[in-house]
Amino acid sequence: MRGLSIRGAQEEDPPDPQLMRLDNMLLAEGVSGPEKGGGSAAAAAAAAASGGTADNSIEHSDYRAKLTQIRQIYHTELEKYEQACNEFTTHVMNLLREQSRTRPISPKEIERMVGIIHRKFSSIQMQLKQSTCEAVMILRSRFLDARRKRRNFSKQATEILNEYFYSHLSNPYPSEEAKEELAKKCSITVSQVSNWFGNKRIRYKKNIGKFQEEANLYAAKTAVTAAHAVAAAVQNNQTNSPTTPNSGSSGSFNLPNSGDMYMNMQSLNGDSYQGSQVGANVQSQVDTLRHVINQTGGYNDGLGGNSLYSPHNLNANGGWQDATTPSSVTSPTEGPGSVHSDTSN
DNA sequence: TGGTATGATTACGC
DNA sequence: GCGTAATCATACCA
Repeated sequence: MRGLSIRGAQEEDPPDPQLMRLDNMLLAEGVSGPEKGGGSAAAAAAAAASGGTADNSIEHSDYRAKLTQIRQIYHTELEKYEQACNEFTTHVMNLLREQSRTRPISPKEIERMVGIIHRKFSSIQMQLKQSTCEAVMILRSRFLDARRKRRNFSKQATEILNEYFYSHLSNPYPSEEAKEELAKKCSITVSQVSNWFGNKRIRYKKNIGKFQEEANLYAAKTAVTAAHAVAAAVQNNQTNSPTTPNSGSSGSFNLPNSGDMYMNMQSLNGDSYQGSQVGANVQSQVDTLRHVINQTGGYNDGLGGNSLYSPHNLNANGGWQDATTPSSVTSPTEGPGSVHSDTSN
């Protein structure tokens, strides 16, 4: 019996801070307390810490499964200990009862014995809690370590990001709202969107030639949808109104599939960026592209030689902002060095 | 299996 | 806090 005396045996009735810590952690991790999807909150937290995404659902489920396992083991062990504690207590009580035939045993003595037994078992319980916490920590660290185990984004996500990038090549700095929107669309996190744009800008700048084809491809894509929109708009104009609302600099530049191919520009860029400049910018691109499309009926020739998207927006330093600020294009955000001030807080 | 692509991290500047 | 640049680590592909 004395061998069982481990640390924790010194604990008295007042709640032991260490035990409280363990309890809190187990509760927070969803190991103890009411079952709530096997600690999905903890999984989410870990996922957030790892920049996790919906793509991480595999890891999530893996994490959850392991956590559930831990939880189950913890509860069965806990139950076992409680049962053993009760059994042992009754066993000791029986012994004492038997002994009471031969010698007088005071209730105080019985109480003391029960107290000792309970303390022993609670120290064992504490050990159980401790090792459970350790298991959770290990699981968690393993889960977090896996953050470098990257997974490529889905094709669709990459497409969405590329489309945004190339259609905003003059200023590929999505605002916070745009990032959020893109993140939602791509089922990734905002920080992943930021990472993606960071990587993309750098890699594009470093090797524009390599990306030319890709740029053209997306430009052509834009053009196709834009052309459709233009055609629709033209048709609309012919049937509806003799005026030309889209020719000027009005904010109602009606190219829903070009300027805001993926989402509404207003919702993306917040406020100031949907007006004439975007319209003009997109319009010029559309004109070029329409020409190319007319020429080829496809994209082949027109794309190779003709740079639909030339690196003209990059300045000598490789920055984007100089190319955009002077006249034709003002940015939704401001470009490197001064980010997101338009959507500022 | 080696080269390339790509997402994430880090260091640094503003 | 965001951006760039360099780098790491892994996925992907011929």
